[in-house]
Amino acid sequence: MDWADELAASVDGPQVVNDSKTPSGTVHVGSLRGPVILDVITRALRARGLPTTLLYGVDDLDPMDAQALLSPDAIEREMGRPLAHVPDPAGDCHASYARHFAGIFIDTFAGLGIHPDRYYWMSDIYPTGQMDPYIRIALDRAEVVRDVYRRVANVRHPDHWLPLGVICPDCGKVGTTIASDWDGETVAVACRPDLVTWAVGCGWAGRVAPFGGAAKLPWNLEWAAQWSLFGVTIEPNGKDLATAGGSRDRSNAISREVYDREPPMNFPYEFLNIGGKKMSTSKGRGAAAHTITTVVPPEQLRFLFVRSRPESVIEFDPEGTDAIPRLFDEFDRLADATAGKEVRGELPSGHENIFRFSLLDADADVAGVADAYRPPFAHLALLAQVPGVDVVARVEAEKSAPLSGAERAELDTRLSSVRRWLEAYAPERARLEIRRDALPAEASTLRPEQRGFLRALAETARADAPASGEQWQSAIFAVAAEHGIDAKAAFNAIYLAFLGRANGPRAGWLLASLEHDFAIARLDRAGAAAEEATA
RNA sequence: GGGCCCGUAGCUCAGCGGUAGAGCAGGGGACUUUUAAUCCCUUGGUCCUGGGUUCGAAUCCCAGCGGGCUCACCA
Repeated sequence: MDWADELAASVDGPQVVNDSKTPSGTVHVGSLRGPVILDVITRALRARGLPTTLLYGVDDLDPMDAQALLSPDAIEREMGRPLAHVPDPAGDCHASYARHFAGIFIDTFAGLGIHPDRYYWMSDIYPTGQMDPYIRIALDRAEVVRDVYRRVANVRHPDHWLPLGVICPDCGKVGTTIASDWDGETVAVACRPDLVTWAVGCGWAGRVAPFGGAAKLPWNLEWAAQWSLFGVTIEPNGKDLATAGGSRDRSNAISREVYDREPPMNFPYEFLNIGGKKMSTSKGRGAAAHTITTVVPPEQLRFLFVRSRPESVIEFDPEGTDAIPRLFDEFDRLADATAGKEVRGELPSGHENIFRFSLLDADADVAGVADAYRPPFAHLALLAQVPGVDVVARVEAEKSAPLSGAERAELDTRLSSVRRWLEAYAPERARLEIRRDALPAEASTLRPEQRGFLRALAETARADAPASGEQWQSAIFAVAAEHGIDAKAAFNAIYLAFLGRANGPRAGWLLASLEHDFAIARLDRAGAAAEEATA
């Protein structure tokens, strides 16, 4: 993990890091990779002592082109209008469709320790007139723009075509208008029913002065204009934009040839795939960004993105796998290594950086944070499934010391992750189920001495009912010793009798969580001879 | 059709010119109270294929093959 420092080392002077997003709908987890990379780059630049500004923009004047979240009657009316002018489909707290979806996405940033110095909304920027000079230049140099499209992207626009998206004064759509005949103050506009397939224009025609928010630049020009307006020096982007003749190429050329400015340093990054496929919230593959944070806490989510090289696809498949527990385990391993503890196995290069950049607080005392006690995820997943267990007490016993405030908070975070994981993602083998209805078929594999042990344990418990997990646990060890079978076989017998599996959570607490009569009856039943038990 | 990325152990990946690595999974063992914990040991690779450069290639170059994303409409 040296990419951020290498990037930081390759530049000098003040830096402006920028990214922007079109809020056309629910944003999935993969889209958080960009903001995390942006933040890590910013931290690396600042660590080098370079004054750095982090900007994050919302391109909310872009036309609405996704109808999935609109009601049928809204489709005809809203498709093609600027996202900032489309009503919030949830009809709740936000001023617009764009504010709703961008808001949900952006709200996750702070929770991830990402704190842009400034958020900007293009629907706010245009009305101020700040974009007007760039609109004017684009119109004056329309010939150059058309040439760039032709040369770089092999897109041939008609000679009268102007790089401008006027918001129709009549129907308010921006995706359906075509502008021509720039006279230095106004353009001729036609709102066409058939300009694009996904939206229908109203047919209005007339002249418009395209300033102060009456019009927007097409995306490739808007991007280049943002670079000039904000003085952007570094702008990473997803690899979808990085293709030859794609958005970045066009905007780079426009920046140079139309706005006379060298474009910012590029830094393409790959996506996050689910099961070898691109995430797609519309296809039900992959979780929405704001949902995944309920099961993968912020530090682990940052870790997921930070530990991989940006140019590598990340394969992440949390459904029915132990991908999430492993993510925690690896995080904990790097934490231990950073704290100077012995860890097993090799460490990835730059592992201290990986850990540091995974932390929410850029100025955290890294060594101190790393040293905290972190209960293993899989272990918590067991504890959480046994009723009546005092998880905090168990974890403190394992740490052999009381938890600090931060450790206690971390435990709570992990417990809530664990519960969400068990609900929504965990594989069957991670779930415990007490076989209440009948003796599990697997219990037929019990050996005679194990059956004897179970009967004896039932007898002991009947005579003197264990009142706690502790007492059950003692009874198990004591009876096992009397019977001359080792602890492993004893536990194995209990797990088979109650869970139908060879292992499980601490058996004493498991038994203590059950009704006393049921526990004893089951012990007797499982302890009965094989032929009886299967009868 | 064009572009980019990736193909290394069952899975996820590191290594990116000098004797093939890690985690997890699998196998074996230790453990009278953390029993899916912890500790020890261990199986497992034509490093996608074929050429080339080199004293030496998983690593660099070329060509294939496979996978993914993307552009050629808009953003």
